[in-house]
Amino acid sequence: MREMTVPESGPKRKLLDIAEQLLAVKGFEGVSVRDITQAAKTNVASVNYHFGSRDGLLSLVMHHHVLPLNEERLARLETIDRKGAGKSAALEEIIDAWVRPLVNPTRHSALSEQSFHQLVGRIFSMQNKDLPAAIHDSIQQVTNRFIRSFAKALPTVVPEDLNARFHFMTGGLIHLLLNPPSQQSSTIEATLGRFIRFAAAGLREGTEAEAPAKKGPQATFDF
Amino acid sequence: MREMTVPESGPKRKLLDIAEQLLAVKGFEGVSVRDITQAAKTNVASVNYHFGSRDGLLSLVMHHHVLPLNEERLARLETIDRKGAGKSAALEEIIDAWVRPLVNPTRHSALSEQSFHQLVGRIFSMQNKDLPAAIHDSIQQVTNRFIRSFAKALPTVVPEDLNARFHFMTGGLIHLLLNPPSQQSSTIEATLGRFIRFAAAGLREGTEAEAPAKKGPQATFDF
DNA sequence: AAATGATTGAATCGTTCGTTTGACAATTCG
DNA sequence: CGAATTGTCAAACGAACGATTCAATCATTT
Repeated sequence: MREMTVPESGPKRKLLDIAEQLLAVKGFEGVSVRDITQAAKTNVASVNYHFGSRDGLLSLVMHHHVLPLNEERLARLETIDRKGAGKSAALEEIIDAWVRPLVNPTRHSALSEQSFHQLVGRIFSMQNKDLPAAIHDSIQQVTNRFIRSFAKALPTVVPEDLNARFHFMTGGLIHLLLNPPSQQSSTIEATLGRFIRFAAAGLREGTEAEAPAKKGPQATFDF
Repeated sequence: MREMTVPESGPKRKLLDIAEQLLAVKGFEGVSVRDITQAAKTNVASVNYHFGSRDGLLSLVMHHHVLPLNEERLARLETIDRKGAGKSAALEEIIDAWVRPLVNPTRHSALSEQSFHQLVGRIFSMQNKDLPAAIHDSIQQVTNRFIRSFAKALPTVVPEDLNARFHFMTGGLIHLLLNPPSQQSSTIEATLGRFIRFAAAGLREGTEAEAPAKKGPQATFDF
């Protein structure tokens, strides 16, 4: 039967890797079929031959990143939920599950860390209308799942506030991915910790003394 | 002496207004000279005749927005500083001065509120290399001025933390401008208030009685 | 060796892009 | 008035784009 997977090597794989790299550097509208085929040292027709069209190739690249990222996000969230079964999860842990998969490169790409951040930032900053419907739906589903968890961890924050704060946080994350701090100024991990603390404080705003003292032991997190 | 200003009416003014509108809707790379001239009911050559080039026109549009916005930001900041002379300004007031000029449309454009937000969001989300140097420098200058004020208002936050938090906040602002909440769900003013409270809590993190020293999962290398 | 299917290389199509040109009208000014 | 400047317009330029075609080539299987 027809095999939709991509071989470990060969021209098809090369086109995907090159397209991935160029998409990260030049953006969706900035990369042309000729850019890709020249860098891959193939002919212009190869993209249309292997992927049907330019959009087919670029969509495939985005799928290859977004779907694993969404799975990773959900997996981490479920781990947290399972661990603190019944109890609502610690806010910082939920934020970590939301952010870290986009910051720690997956094994699904051969990109440098910086290019990975750029690519992921570009994808998640796209307006919904510019994203393939399947990708958009996948993201939306994971987003809703996380909002539910945040609501559980922040029961005193009304939905309207929570939704707004969640989007503020996500905007900060995207901006962080697209404008990485100079590497010599800070390690990624330190920046990630700063972001989580920033977002947690923002999400918690107004809930009691803003100190997590009320919810029992809470002895879990270090940044 | 020669006057570089643009007349109140006439084809030059019309091209600027149309370009402004299209730039907001379609983005820098999405708007063509033919789009502009067709909408303005002139001929293709008029852009190059009046503005030298496409970039000349679009840069002028950006200048016309960014410079007044920067002035407004600084003016509000100085007002705050003067009012609480000696005392460090209230954090929420500094954030307000940073955010509100980008949310409340200036008199310098005839754009709808939504288009104004899109345009400003697009400009301020541009990478430095894509912005005209003059605009970039102007923004950088104002940014540094604000960071100094934030540092004064948050003396216990070390510069590295403060800088990171400032960029998280700004990322949230840009994301807010580019992805406006549906109008029926919330008024602009309510969203602005939510943002300011969110950002203030994030910027303040750790400066109050709360001292969340915690240890955590830290599952860094799972692949 | 012959057959088969995958892949290439080269040429070309139709479009769109920013910019340029040169003819023409309108306005300004000596 | 007439010459000079200023503005407008249709037309065209050269380049780049995504896509398509088709014979030639390569690798693998029969």
